[in-house]
Amino acid sequence: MTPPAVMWFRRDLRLADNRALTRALARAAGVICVCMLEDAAGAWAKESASRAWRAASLKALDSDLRERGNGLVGLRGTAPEALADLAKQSGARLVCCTRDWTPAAMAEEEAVREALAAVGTELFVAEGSLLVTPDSIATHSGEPFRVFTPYYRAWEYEWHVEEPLPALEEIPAPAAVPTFEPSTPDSSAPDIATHWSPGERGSQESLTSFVNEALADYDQNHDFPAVRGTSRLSPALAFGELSPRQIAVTVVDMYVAAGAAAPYLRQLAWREFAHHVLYHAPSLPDRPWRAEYEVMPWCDDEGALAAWREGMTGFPFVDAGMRELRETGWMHNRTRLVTGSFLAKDLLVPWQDGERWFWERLVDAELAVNAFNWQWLAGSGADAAPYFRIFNPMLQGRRFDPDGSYVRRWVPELAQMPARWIHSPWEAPAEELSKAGVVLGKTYPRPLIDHFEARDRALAAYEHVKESRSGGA
DNA sequence: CTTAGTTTGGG
DNA sequence: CCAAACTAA
Repeated sequence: MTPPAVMWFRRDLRLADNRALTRALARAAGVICVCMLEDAAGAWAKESASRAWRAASLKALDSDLRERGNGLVGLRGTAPEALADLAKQSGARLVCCTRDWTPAAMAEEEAVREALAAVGTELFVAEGSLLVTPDSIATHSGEPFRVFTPYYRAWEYEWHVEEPLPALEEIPAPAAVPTFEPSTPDSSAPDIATHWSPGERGSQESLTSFVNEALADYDQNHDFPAVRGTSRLSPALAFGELSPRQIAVTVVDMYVAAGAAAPYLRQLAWREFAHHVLYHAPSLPDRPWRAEYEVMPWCDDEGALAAWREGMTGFPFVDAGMRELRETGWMHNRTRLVTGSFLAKDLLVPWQDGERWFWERLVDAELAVNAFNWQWLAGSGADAAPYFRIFNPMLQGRRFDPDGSYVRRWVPELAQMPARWIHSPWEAPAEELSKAGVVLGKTYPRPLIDHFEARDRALAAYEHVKESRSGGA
Protein backbone atom coordinates (compact mmCIF):
# COMPACT_ATOMS: atom_id res chain seq x y z
CA MET A 1 0.00 0.00 0.00
CA THR A 2 1.37 3.42 -0.98
CA PRO A 3 1.84 5.90 1.84
CA PRO A 4 -0.66 8.78 2.09
CA ALA A 5 0.23 12.44 1.68
CA VAL A 6 -0.69 15.15 4.15
CA MET A 7 -2.48 18.36 3.20
CA TRP A 8 -1.79 21.00 5.81
CA PHE A 9 -4.47 23.73 5.52
CA ARG A 10 -3.50 27.20 6.73
CA ARG A 11 -4.77 30.34 5.03
CA ASP A 12 -5.91 28.41 1.99
CA LEU A 13 -9.23 27.04 3.25
CA ARG A 14 -10.51 25.96 -0.17
CA LEU A 15 -10.64 22.88 -2.33
CA ALA A 16 -10.68 24.65 -5.70
CA ASP A 17 -7.56 26.26 -7.17
CA ASN A 18 -5.48 24.82 -4.40
CA ARG A 19 -2.13 23.74 -5.85
CA ALA A 20 -0.98 22.24 -2.59
CA LEU A 21 -4.00 19.97 -2.37
CA THR A 22 -3.78 19.09 -6.06
CA ARG A 23 -0.13 18.14 -5.61
CA ALA A 24 -0.89 15.98 -2.57
CA LEU A 25 -3.56 14.11 -4.53
CA ALA A 26 -1.34 13.66 -7.54
CA ARG A 27 1.43 12.12 -5.44
CA ALA A 28 -0.51 9.75 -3.21
CA ALA A 29 -3.55 7.53 -3.32
CA GLY A 30 -4.95 9.04 -0.13
CA VAL A 31 -4.65 12.42 1.55
CA ILE A 32 -4.84 13.21 5.25
CA CYS A 33 -6.28 16.72 5.55
CA VAL A 34 -5.19 18.57 8.65
CA CYS A 35 -5.17 21.99 10.25
CA MET A 36 -3.67 23.27 13.45
CA LEU A 37 -6.44 23.87 15.99
CA GLU A 38 -4.59 26.89 17.33
CA ASP A 39 -2.99 28.88 14.55
CA ALA A 40 0.27 29.97 16.18
CA ALA A 41 1.59 31.82 13.15
CA GLY A 42 -1.69 33.70 12.88
CA ALA A 43 -1.13 34.77 16.50
CA TRP A 44 -4.75 35.59 17.17
CA ALA A 45 -5.48 37.46 20.32
CA LYS A 46 -7.52 35.47 22.82
CA GLU A 47 -10.59 37.39 21.78
CA SER A 48 -10.70 37.79 18.10
CA ALA A 49 -13.16 38.05 15.29
CA SER A 50 -10.81 36.21 12.94
CA ARG A 51 -10.75 33.22 15.24
CA ALA A 52 -14.51 33.03 14.99
CA TRP A 53 -14.36 33.27 11.21
CA ARG A 54 -11.61 30.66 11.08
CA ALA A 55 -13.60 28.25 13.24
CA ALA A 56 -16.65 28.61 10.99
CA SER A 57 -14.56 28.30 7.87
CA LEU A 58 -12.81 25.16 9.11
CA LYS A 59 -16.15 23.62 9.87
CA ALA A 60 -17.31 24.36 6.34
CA LEU A 61 -14.08 22.94 4.95
CA ASP A 62 -14.59 19.78 6.97
CA SER A 63 -18.08 19.29 5.60
CA ASP A 64 -16.93 20.02 2.03
CA LEU A 65 -14.22 17.40 2.53
CA ARG A 66 -16.72 14.90 3.90
CA GLU A 67 -18.85 15.27 0.78
CA ARG A 68 -15.77 14.16 -1.12
CA GLY A 69 -14.99 11.17 1.03
CA ASN A 70 -12.55 12.84 3.35
CA GLY A 71 -12.60 15.14 6.38
CA LEU A 72 -10.50 17.52 8.39
CA VAL A 73 -8.32 16.47 11.30
CA GLY A 74 -7.50 19.12 13.90
CA LEU A 75 -4.00 18.87 15.33
CA ARG A 76 -2.96 20.15 18.74
CA GLY A 77 0.39 21.61 19.73
CA THR A 78 2.85 23.28 17.37
CA ALA A 79 2.93 22.62 13.66
CA PRO A 80 6.48 21.18 13.44
CA GLU A 81 5.91 18.62 16.19
CA ALA A 82 2.38 17.71 15.23
CA LEU A 83 3.17 17.28 11.54
CA ALA A 84 6.33 15.29 12.20
CA ASP A 85 4.38 13.01 14.56
CA LEU A 86 1.67 12.55 11.99
CA ALA A 87 4.20 11.75 9.28
CA LYS A 88 5.80 9.14 11.50
CA GLN A 89 2.50 7.51 12.45
CA SER A 90 0.98 7.52 8.98
CA GLY A 91 4.14 6.89 7.01
CA ALA A 92 3.43 9.97 4.87
CA ARG A 93 6.46 11.03 2.82
CA LEU A 94 4.95 14.29 1.62
CA VAL A 95 3.28 17.22 3.37
CA CYS A 96 1.79 19.98 1.20
CA CYS A 97 0.80 23.51 2.12
CA THR A 98 0.33 26.92 0.53
CA ARG A 99 2.97 29.57 1.10
CA ASP A 100 2.08 32.34 3.50
CA TRP A 101 4.40 35.30 2.95
CA THR A 102 4.17 36.78 6.45
CA PRO A 103 7.28 36.54 8.65
CA ALA A 104 5.96 34.22 11.37
CA ALA A 105 4.40 31.90 8.83
CA MET A 106 7.59 31.70 6.77
CA ALA A 107 9.53 30.87 9.94
CA GLU A 108 6.93 28.23 10.73
CA GLU A 109 7.36 26.71 7.26
CA GLU A 110 11.09 26.46 7.82
CA ALA A 111 10.64 24.85 11.23
CA VAL A 112 8.18 22.36 9.73
CA ARG A 113 10.54 21.62 6.87
CA GLU A 114 13.32 20.77 9.33
CA ALA A 115 11.13 18.69 11.61
CA LEU A 116 9.82 16.74 8.63
CA ALA A 117 13.28 16.25 7.17
CA ALA A 118 14.28 14.58 10.42
CA VAL A 119 11.65 11.90 9.83
CA GLY A 120 12.37 11.61 6.12
CA THR A 121 9.35 13.52 4.88
CA GLU A 122 9.28 16.27 2.30
CA LEU A 123 7.46 19.59 2.66
CA PHE A 124 6.02 20.95 -0.57
CA VAL A 125 5.09 24.63 -0.41
CA ALA A 126 2.81 25.78 -3.25
CA GLU A 127 2.14 29.35 -4.33
CA GLY A 128 -1.40 30.62 -4.39
CA SER A 129 -1.96 33.31 -1.78
CA LEU A 130 -0.78 36.15 -4.05
CA LEU A 131 -0.89 36.77 -7.80
CA VAL A 132 2.63 38.18 -7.78
CA THR A 133 5.01 36.93 -5.11
CA PRO A 134 6.82 39.63 -3.09
CA ASP A 135 10.26 38.52 -4.28
CA SER A 136 9.46 38.38 -7.97
CA ILE A 137 9.35 42.08 -8.87
CA ALA A 138 11.73 44.93 -8.10
CA THR A 139 12.58 48.43 -9.30
CA HIS A 140 15.07 48.95 -12.14
CA SER A 141 17.83 49.23 -9.57
CA GLY A 142 16.79 45.96 -8.01
CA GLU A 143 15.35 47.57 -4.87
CA PRO A 144 11.96 46.79 -3.35
CA PHE A 145 9.23 49.17 -4.49
CA ARG A 146 8.49 52.05 -2.14
CA VAL A 147 5.76 53.71 -4.19
CA PHE A 148 2.54 52.10 -5.29
CA THR A 149 2.16 53.39 -8.85
CA PRO A 150 5.42 51.94 -10.21
CA TYR A 151 4.75 48.78 -8.20
CA TYR A 152 1.33 48.54 -9.80
CA ARG A 153 2.77 48.90 -13.28
CA ALA A 154 5.19 46.06 -12.67
CA TRP A 155 2.48 44.00 -10.97
CA GLU A 156 0.05 44.45 -13.84
CA TYR A 157 2.71 43.36 -16.28
CA GLU A 158 3.70 40.37 -14.15
CA TRP A 159 0.42 38.62 -13.44
CA HIS A 160 -1.10 36.43 -16.10
CA VAL A 161 -4.65 35.36 -16.68
CA GLU A 162 -4.35 31.67 -16.01
CA GLU A 163 -7.31 29.41 -15.40
CA PRO A 164 -7.69 28.41 -11.75
CA LEU A 165 -7.54 24.73 -10.96
CA PRO A 166 -10.98 23.14 -10.76
CA ALA A 167 -12.51 21.89 -7.53
CA LEU A 168 -11.68 18.28 -6.80
CA GLU A 169 -14.56 15.86 -7.04
CA GLU A 170 -13.06 13.19 -4.82
CA ILE A 171 -10.41 13.41 -2.19
CA PRO A 172 -9.81 9.89 -0.93
CA ALA A 173 -8.78 9.49 2.69
CA PRO A 174 -6.40 6.69 3.73
CA ALA A 175 -8.48 5.89 6.81
CA ALA A 176 -11.69 6.85 8.55
CA VAL A 177 -11.60 10.50 9.59
CA PRO A 178 -12.64 11.33 13.15
CA THR A 179 -15.24 14.02 13.78
CA PHE A 180 -13.77 17.48 13.47
CA GLU A 181 -14.17 19.80 16.43
CA PRO A 182 -12.83 23.31 15.98
CA SER A 183 -11.99 25.31 19.06
CA THR A 184 -15.00 27.34 20.09
CA PRO A 185 -15.05 30.99 19.11
CA ASP A 186 -14.97 33.68 21.75
CA SER A 187 -18.18 34.94 23.24
CA SER A 188 -17.15 38.54 22.51
CA ALA A 189 -16.65 37.86 18.80
CA PRO A 190 -19.32 39.18 16.47
CA ASP A 191 -22.06 36.80 15.44
CA ILE A 192 -20.48 35.81 12.15
CA ALA A 193 -23.41 33.83 10.83
CA THR A 194 -25.86 36.74 10.91
CA HIS A 195 -23.66 38.93 8.71
CA TRP A 196 -21.55 36.52 6.68
CA SER A 197 -21.38 33.10 5.12
CA PRO A 198 -17.86 31.85 5.81
CA GLY A 199 -16.49 28.87 3.92
CA GLU A 200 -15.59 28.22 0.33
CA ARG A 201 -19.11 27.88 -1.02
CA GLY A 202 -20.42 31.00 0.71
CA SER A 203 -17.44 32.98 -0.55
CA GLN A 204 -17.91 31.74 -4.10
CA GLU A 205 -21.49 32.96 -3.90
CA SER A 206 -20.26 36.32 -2.61
CA LEU A 207 -17.92 36.55 -5.58
CA THR A 208 -20.71 35.74 -8.01
CA SER A 209 -23.07 38.29 -6.52
CA PHE A 210 -20.32 40.91 -6.47
CA VAL A 211 -19.49 40.53 -10.16
CA ASN A 212 -23.16 40.39 -11.09
CA GLU A 213 -24.47 43.17 -8.91
CA ALA A 214 -21.75 45.60 -7.90
CA LEU A 215 -18.71 45.33 -10.14
CA ALA A 216 -20.06 47.41 -13.02
CA ASP A 217 -20.61 50.35 -10.68
CA TYR A 218 -17.64 49.65 -8.46
CA ASP A 219 -15.84 52.85 -9.38
CA GLN A 220 -18.85 55.06 -8.64
CA ASN A 221 -20.12 53.26 -5.53
CA HIS A 222 -17.21 51.81 -3.65
CA ASP A 223 -16.66 54.89 -1.50
CA PHE A 224 -20.20 55.11 -0.12
CA PRO A 225 -20.49 52.99 3.01
CA ALA A 226 -24.28 52.91 2.97
CA VAL A 227 -24.19 51.29 -0.48
CA ARG A 228 -23.18 47.69 -1.13
CA GLY A 229 -20.57 48.91 -3.54
CA THR A 230 -17.50 46.94 -2.47
CA SER A 231 -16.74 43.28 -2.96
CA ARG A 232 -16.72 42.37 0.75
CA LEU A 233 -14.40 39.54 -0.25
CA SER A 234 -11.62 40.53 2.15
CA PRO A 235 -12.30 37.77 4.72
CA ALA A 236 -12.45 35.17 1.95
CA LEU A 237 -9.08 36.39 0.70
CA ALA A 238 -7.61 36.55 4.18
CA PHE A 239 -8.44 32.90 4.79
CA GLY A 240 -7.92 31.74 1.24
CA GLU A 241 -11.49 30.58 0.75
CA LEU A 242 -10.97 32.23 -2.61
CA SER A 243 -7.60 32.60 -4.23
CA PRO A 244 -6.71 35.99 -5.69
CA ARG A 245 -6.43 34.16 -9.01
CA GLN A 246 -10.04 32.99 -8.86
CA ILE A 247 -11.17 36.52 -8.08
CA ALA A 248 -9.02 38.20 -10.72
CA VAL A 249 -9.97 35.74 -13.45
CA THR A 250 -13.69 36.01 -12.66
CA VAL A 251 -13.50 39.80 -12.67
CA VAL A 252 -11.56 39.90 -15.93
CA ASP A 253 -13.88 37.36 -17.57
CA MET A 254 -16.84 39.60 -16.79
CA TYR A 255 -15.17 42.61 -18.36
CA VAL A 256 -12.95 41.35 -21.12
CA ALA A 257 -13.18 44.51 -23.17
CA ALA A 258 -14.36 47.20 -20.78
CA GLY A 259 -12.03 48.86 -18.32
CA ALA A 260 -14.48 48.22 -15.50
CA ALA A 261 -12.26 45.55 -13.99
CA ALA A 262 -9.25 47.80 -13.55
CA PRO A 263 -10.30 49.80 -10.47
CA TYR A 264 -11.08 46.62 -8.60
CA LEU A 265 -7.91 44.82 -9.70
CA ARG A 266 -6.01 47.83 -8.45
CA GLN A 267 -7.39 47.13 -4.99
CA LEU A 268 -6.13 43.56 -5.21
CA ALA A 269 -2.75 45.03 -6.13
CA TRP A 270 -2.77 47.16 -2.96
CA ARG A 271 -3.09 43.97 -0.94
CA GLU A 272 -0.12 42.53 -2.77
CA PHE A 273 1.89 45.74 -2.39
CA ALA A 274 1.32 45.44 1.38
CA HIS A 275 2.79 41.93 1.27
CA HIS A 276 5.69 43.17 -0.84
CA VAL A 277 6.48 45.90 1.68
CA LEU A 278 6.15 43.57 4.68
CA TYR A 279 8.34 40.94 3.04
CA HIS A 280 11.14 43.46 2.62
CA ALA A 281 10.52 45.15 5.99
CA PRO A 282 9.42 42.48 8.48
CA SER A 283 9.23 45.02 11.33
CA LEU A 284 6.34 46.77 9.55
CA PRO A 285 3.75 45.66 12.15
CA ASP A 286 5.74 47.17 15.02
CA ARG A 287 8.05 49.97 13.92
CA PRO A 288 7.55 52.97 11.66
CA TRP A 289 8.60 52.12 8.13
CA ARG A 290 10.04 55.62 7.80
CA ALA A 291 12.57 55.77 10.59
CA GLU A 292 12.13 59.51 11.22
CA TYR A 293 8.70 58.72 12.66
CA GLU A 294 10.40 57.17 15.68
CA VAL A 295 10.38 60.66 17.21
CA MET A 296 6.70 61.32 16.53
CA PRO A 297 5.24 62.71 19.79
CA TRP A 298 2.21 60.42 20.15
CA CYS A 299 -0.17 60.75 23.10
CA ASP A 300 -0.94 57.60 25.03
CA ASP A 301 -4.45 58.71 25.84
CA GLU A 302 -6.25 55.62 27.17
CA GLY A 303 -9.56 57.44 27.49
CA ALA A 304 -9.49 58.66 23.91
CA LEU A 305 -8.52 55.21 22.66
CA ALA A 306 -11.38 53.63 24.60
CA ALA A 307 -13.91 56.14 23.23
CA TRP A 308 -12.66 55.42 19.72
CA ARG A 309 -12.94 51.67 20.21
CA GLU A 310 -16.48 51.94 21.54
CA GLY A 311 -17.64 54.28 18.81
CA MET A 312 -18.25 57.05 21.32
CA THR A 313 -16.09 59.88 19.98
CA GLY A 314 -19.04 62.17 19.30
CA PHE A 315 -18.21 62.26 15.57
CA PRO A 316 -21.06 60.31 13.99
CA PHE A 317 -19.25 59.13 10.87
CA VAL A 318 -16.34 57.86 12.96
CA ASP A 319 -18.63 56.22 15.52
CA ALA A 320 -20.71 54.55 12.81
CA GLY A 321 -17.60 52.91 11.41
CA MET A 322 -16.33 51.75 14.78
CA ARG A 323 -19.71 50.27 15.66
CA GLU A 324 -20.06 48.55 12.32
CA LEU A 325 -16.71 46.93 13.10
CA ARG A 326 -17.77 45.88 16.57
CA GLU A 327 -21.04 44.36 15.43
CA THR A 328 -20.09 42.73 12.15
CA GLY A 329 -16.32 42.22 12.32
CA TRP A 330 -15.90 44.34 9.22
CA MET A 331 -15.81 48.02 8.33
CA HIS A 332 -16.30 49.78 5.03
CA ASN A 333 -13.06 51.01 3.48
CA ARG A 334 -14.11 54.65 3.54
CA THR A 335 -14.70 54.57 7.29
CA ARG A 336 -11.47 52.63 7.82
CA LEU A 337 -9.72 55.65 6.34
CA VAL A 338 -11.69 58.15 8.39
CA THR A 339 -11.57 56.27 11.73
CA GLY A 340 -7.88 55.54 11.25
CA SER A 341 -7.01 59.12 10.41
CA PHE A 342 -9.07 60.23 13.40
CA LEU A 343 -7.18 57.97 15.82
CA ALA A 344 -3.70 58.70 14.52
CA LYS A 345 -4.07 62.35 13.58
CA ASP A 346 -6.93 63.90 15.56
CA LEU A 347 -6.23 61.92 18.74
CA LEU A 348 -2.49 61.40 18.11
CA VAL A 349 -2.81 57.90 19.56
CA PRO A 350 -0.01 55.59 18.31
CA TRP A 351 -1.08 53.80 15.15
CA GLN A 352 -0.05 50.50 16.74
CA ASP A 353 -3.03 50.79 19.12
CA GLY A 354 -5.39 51.08 16.19
CA GLU A 355 -3.59 48.27 14.42
CA ARG A 356 -4.07 46.01 17.45
CA TRP A 357 -7.78 46.78 17.72
CA PHE A 358 -8.39 46.12 14.04
CA TRP A 359 -6.32 42.95 14.28
CA GLU A 360 -8.58 41.68 17.04
CA ARG A 361 -11.85 42.87 15.62
CA LEU A 362 -11.68 42.46 11.85
CA VAL A 363 -12.73 39.15 10.38
CA ASP A 364 -10.51 39.98 7.40
CA ALA A 365 -7.41 40.83 9.46
CA GLU A 366 -4.25 40.14 7.48
CA LEU A 367 -0.93 41.04 9.07
CA ALA A 368 0.57 42.69 6.01
CA VAL A 369 -2.52 44.61 5.00
CA ASN A 370 -3.35 45.79 8.51
CA ALA A 371 0.17 46.94 9.31
CA PHE A 372 0.64 48.54 5.92
CA ASN A 373 -2.64 50.43 6.04
CA TRP A 374 -2.11 51.75 9.54
CA GLN A 375 1.33 53.02 8.65
CA TRP A 376 -0.05 54.48 5.47
CA LEU A 377 -2.69 56.37 7.45
CA ALA A 378 -0.27 57.54 10.12
CA GLY A 379 2.08 58.92 7.48
CA SER A 380 5.01 56.67 8.43
CA GLY A 381 4.31 54.04 5.77
CA ALA A 382 5.16 53.39 2.15
CA ASP A 383 3.63 55.90 -0.28
CA ALA A 384 1.69 57.16 2.74
CA ALA A 385 -1.02 59.73 3.01
CA PRO A 386 0.79 63.06 3.32
CA TYR A 387 0.92 64.33 6.90
CA PHE A 388 -1.27 67.32 6.05
CA ARG A 389 -4.09 65.15 4.76
CA ILE A 390 -6.09 64.98 7.93
CA PHE A 391 -9.57 63.78 7.18
CA ASN A 392 -12.30 66.11 8.30
CA PRO A 393 -14.86 63.67 9.76
CA MET A 394 -17.78 66.05 9.16
CA LEU A 395 -16.91 66.70 5.53
CA GLN A 396 -16.17 63.04 4.91
CA GLY A 397 -19.57 62.17 6.33
CA ARG A 398 -21.37 64.76 4.24
CA ARG A 399 -19.58 63.72 1.11
CA PHE A 400 -19.77 59.95 1.43
CA ASP A 401 -22.93 59.54 3.49
CA PRO A 402 -24.91 62.53 2.27
CA ASP A 403 -28.31 61.37 3.53
CA GLY A 404 -26.85 60.00 6.76
CA SER A 405 -28.23 56.52 6.27
CA TYR A 406 -24.96 54.84 7.25
CA VAL A 407 -24.87 56.82 10.49
CA ARG A 408 -28.53 56.10 11.15
CA ARG A 409 -27.94 52.40 10.74
CA TRP A 410 -25.00 52.10 13.14
CA VAL A 411 -25.66 55.00 15.51
CA PRO A 412 -29.36 54.52 16.18
CA GLU A 413 -29.49 57.25 18.81
CA LEU A 414 -29.09 59.73 15.92
CA ALA A 415 -31.66 58.02 13.69
CA GLN A 416 -34.10 60.95 13.84
CA MET A 417 -31.55 63.68 13.10
CA PRO A 418 -32.10 65.50 9.81
CA ALA A 419 -29.40 64.86 7.22
CA ARG A 420 -28.23 68.45 7.46
CA TRP A 421 -27.01 68.01 11.06
CA ILE A 422 -26.39 64.31 11.32
CA HIS A 423 -22.63 64.57 10.79
CA SER A 424 -22.21 67.41 13.30
CA PRO A 425 -25.07 67.24 15.80
CA TRP A 426 -23.36 69.73 18.12
CA GLU A 427 -23.99 72.39 15.48
CA ALA A 428 -27.70 71.64 15.30
CA PRO A 429 -30.15 74.16 16.74
CA ALA A 430 -31.57 73.14 20.13
CA GLU A 431 -35.05 72.46 18.77
CA GLU A 432 -33.71 70.14 16.05
CA LEU A 433 -31.90 68.15 18.70
CA SER A 434 -34.92 67.84 20.94
CA LYS A 435 -37.20 66.98 18.02
CA ALA A 436 -34.76 64.15 17.19
CA GLY A 437 -34.68 63.07 20.83
CA VAL A 438 -30.96 63.78 21.11
CA VAL A 439 -29.44 65.15 24.31
CA LEU A 440 -25.76 65.73 23.68
CA GLY A 441 -23.59 64.37 26.44
CA LYS A 442 -26.43 62.07 27.44
CA THR A 443 -28.01 60.09 24.61
CA TYR A 444 -25.01 60.72 22.35
CA PRO A 445 -21.56 62.03 23.35
CA ARG A 446 -20.33 65.53 22.67
CA PRO A 447 -17.32 65.59 20.36
CA LEU A 448 -14.28 64.27 22.16
CA ILE A 449 -12.09 67.05 20.75
CA ASP A 450 -12.37 70.04 18.47
CA HIS A 451 -11.35 68.74 15.06
CA PHE A 452 -9.71 71.99 13.99
CA GLU A 453 -7.65 72.31 17.16
CA ALA A 454 -6.73 68.65 16.86
CA ARG A 455 -5.69 69.27 13.31
CA ASP A 456 -3.33 72.07 14.34
CA ARG A 457 -1.89 69.90 17.09
CA ALA A 458 -1.27 67.08 14.61
CA LEU A 459 0.38 69.39 12.09
CA ALA A 460 2.68 70.66 14.85
CA ALA A 461 3.56 67.09 15.83
CA TYR A 462 4.35 66.21 12.20
CA GLU A 463 6.41 69.38 11.95
CA HIS A 464 8.54 67.91 14.74
CA VAL A 465 9.11 64.78 12.64
CA LYS A 466 10.11 66.89 9.65
CA GLU A 467 12.60 68.89 11.71
CA SER A 468 14.24 65.81 13.14
CA ARG A 469 14.67 64.45 9.63
CA SER A 470 16.43 67.54 8.33
CA GLY A 471 18.24 68.50 11.55
CA GLY A 472 18.99 65.29 13.41
CA ALA A 473 20.84 62.04 12.69
C1' DC B 1 -8.19 63.78 -2.15
C1' DT B 2 -7.01 68.51 3.52
C1' DT B 3 -6.99 73.14 3.89
C1' DA B 4 -6.13 77.83 2.86
C1' DG B 5 -4.91 80.91 -0.27
C1' DT B 6 -4.75 82.49 -5.12
C1' DT B 7 -6.24 82.63 -9.82
C1' DT B 8 -9.53 82.32 -13.30
C1' DG B 9 -13.64 82.95 -15.66
C1' DG B 10 -18.65 83.15 -16.16
C1' DG B 11 -22.50 86.12 -15.24
C1' DC C 1 -19.26 89.00 -7.29
C1' DC C 2 -18.80 84.38 -6.48
C1' DA C 3 -17.74 79.64 -7.43
C1' DA C 4 -14.80 76.44 -9.50
C1' DA C 5 -10.05 75.34 -10.48
C1' DC C 6 -5.57 75.28 -9.17
C1' DT C 7 -1.56 75.03 -6.02
C1' DA C 8 1.51 74.88 -1.95
C1' DA C 9 2.33 72.83 2.43
